[in-house]
Amino acid sequence: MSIRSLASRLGLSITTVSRALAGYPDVAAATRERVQREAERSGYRPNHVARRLRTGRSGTVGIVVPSEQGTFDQFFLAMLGAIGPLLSRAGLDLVLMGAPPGKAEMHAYRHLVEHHRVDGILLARTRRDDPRISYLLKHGVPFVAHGRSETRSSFASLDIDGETAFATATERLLGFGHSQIGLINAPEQYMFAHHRAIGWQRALTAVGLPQGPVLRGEATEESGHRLMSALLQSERLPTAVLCATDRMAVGALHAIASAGLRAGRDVSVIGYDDLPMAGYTDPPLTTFEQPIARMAQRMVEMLLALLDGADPSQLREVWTPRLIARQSDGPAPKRMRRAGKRANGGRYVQEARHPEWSDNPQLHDS
Amino acid sequence: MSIRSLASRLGLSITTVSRALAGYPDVAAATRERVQREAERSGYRPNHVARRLRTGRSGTVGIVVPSEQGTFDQFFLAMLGAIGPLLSRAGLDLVLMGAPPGKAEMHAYRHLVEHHRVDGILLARTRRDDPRISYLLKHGVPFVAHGRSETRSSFASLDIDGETAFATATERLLGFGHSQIGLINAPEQYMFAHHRAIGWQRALTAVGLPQGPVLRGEATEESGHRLMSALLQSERLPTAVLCATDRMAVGALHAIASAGLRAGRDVSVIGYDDLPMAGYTDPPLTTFEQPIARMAQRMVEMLLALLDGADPSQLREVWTPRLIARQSDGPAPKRMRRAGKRANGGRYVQEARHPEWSDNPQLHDS
DNA sequence: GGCGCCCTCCAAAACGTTTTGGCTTGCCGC
DNA sequence: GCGGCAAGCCAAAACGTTTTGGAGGGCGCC
Repeated sequence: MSIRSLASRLGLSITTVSRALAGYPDVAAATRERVQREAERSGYRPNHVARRLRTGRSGTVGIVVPSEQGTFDQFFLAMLGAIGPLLSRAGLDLVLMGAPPGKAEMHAYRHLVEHHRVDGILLARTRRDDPRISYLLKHGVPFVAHGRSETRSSFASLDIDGETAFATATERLLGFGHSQIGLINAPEQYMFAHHRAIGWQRALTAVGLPQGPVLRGEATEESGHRLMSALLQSERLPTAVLCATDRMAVGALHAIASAGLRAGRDVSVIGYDDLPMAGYTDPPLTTFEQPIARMAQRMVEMLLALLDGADPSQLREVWTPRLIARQSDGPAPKRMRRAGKRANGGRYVQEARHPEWSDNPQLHDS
Repeated sequence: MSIRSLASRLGLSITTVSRALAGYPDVAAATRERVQREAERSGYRPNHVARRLRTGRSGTVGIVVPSEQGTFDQFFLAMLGAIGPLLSRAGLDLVLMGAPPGKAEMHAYRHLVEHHRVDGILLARTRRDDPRISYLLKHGVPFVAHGRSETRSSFASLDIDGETAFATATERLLGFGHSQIGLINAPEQYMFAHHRAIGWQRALTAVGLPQGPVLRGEATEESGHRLMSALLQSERLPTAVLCATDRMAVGALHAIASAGLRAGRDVSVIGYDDLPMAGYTDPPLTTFEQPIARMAQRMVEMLLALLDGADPSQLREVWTPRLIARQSDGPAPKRMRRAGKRANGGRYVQEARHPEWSDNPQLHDS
């Protein structure tokens, strides 16, 4: 069912049919009616490929998902699930490429842009120094990033203020009387991990405390487990730990439990992402919301604006994070252990914040 | 950089350049060399859209992900993450559409095929009566399904034998001395849920036991939690429960814990999917492997074969499941059963099935 | 009655490929 | 010297659209 056969069936020219369908004003109302009815009746569907060739726009947006073998970034994929429907509602297709971070990744981006496969690109998991961003900027490809970067030039982006998030989380723990607050971070080349580390640090120095211990690893349960175990055996066992992601937090909770300690009481844990299962860990995880649907929505809007010629530098948003309090954090253990149990109702005296804890022998037997 | 400018730059015809690049034998080796070098040098990339228009093949495969708002099917998305790279390695693009199950979903499929957007389709989460499948069959679109269906005609599919899986799981629990084995199932319109239910039932009737209680709900943590809670309060509390998915199992474990019972001891739980976090629940979840990467690999291979003209009815595989034993299941609680432990070699006496257990005070204080 | 204008429609070009069906040229064999 | 053949190249058509630049006719106005 090409436009040609439709036209001949109607005894009209291709031009007229095309214009009738596209709603141009230079076709008589009666004719348009007739064309539309026949198109409907015969199930005519314009061939998108031909249309694209002619118009020069591919009608698709691309996204490259980092696929380290075996393990896939849940957050990333959830985002994808939200983006897909939004784009198709806007009449755009989403083409997906997978590539392990690194060389193949850049290759995927080049593929997408140099083969004219996409009109625009969505990009996530920004890094501090992000070659993908410089590449896209250089080639003038419209794109919107989830997360900021340290590139000089500006680009459309949507981010959640991870720095404030982890500053807030740290203050919350300080309010609970913790004074030794560790950080289990994802690789800090990632902007989100970097920001979260900064927030944590900022909140600590604001009250004159030194940094607690910080450990880094992949954002997986396994890694969270391993790092937390290490922490539990080290001399620097903190009473609270911030985990850069929920997956790491899940591993950490498990490590705490298998060390015979009670998460949320002996050791507080706060995560980030509010994965569906975060409400079902033991204890349920205090964490930060990821308003995936809302972010996807906004990113798509931004991209559409960009494709419409909007100025990228006007399209930069940083949203404020929202903490979801559950039971994996709470008052610092009274005298560091021993007395155990609850402290004085959530308020803690100054001394509680002093860092002699690292000399505390009781911490070693964990 | 079109083929035209490349040709004129070389002083050759478009035809020759095209054929040189495509490796046809009717172009002199020297010329081919020259063309390739110049193409390389000038960064020529054939325009995919034009190529597609001409060849009539879109070079992409489509997949429609069911996107119930807010919550996304992790398994589905993980699959996607695995499929993407494989396809691009084969030179195919993956276009993704999202649609809530139901009317919009069919619309998405029609969009994909009627706009000539895709050469083939991957389809997951098959249902017992699956309109998507009949539609694709009717239109002769090559596709491979993850999961079987109850359609008359046959199509390319890859499935894991969920029936055997849950039969195995049930036998395992019987071997542990359980005789009241419940099922928390996903909606049984889904083929996978249906199969699992059958397996469970089969194993029970094989030893002459009646069905335990079966509850149904969405495959989410919340739903698993709710159903398990209901079960715990009902008169038909079983000592073991099969959950159709890990997400449901996570919810169930949580419900058990908050009822003051110990999962794996008071109530055994077995899930399905081996989500990354399954090793980190409390207790770690006994479940069935989902060899996502291997399945994705095979499905892509099948699709490629199909696009090459293979006969769909030759492409049907059912793999055998593999159980991953952890600690969420174990011997039936002692006095729950009286005769306890293993019975007479897999056979159970009638009395063991009587529901006096519900009078057991230990169960009520939950 | 002629001019110009609007309304409706259309032929043809263009998008960038691939492929069909040649056309030269040179060489070999007789 | 000529027919035949292979090697190497190419012009043009085709894929299905959109868009440009009109064409034709009717009508109002002077």
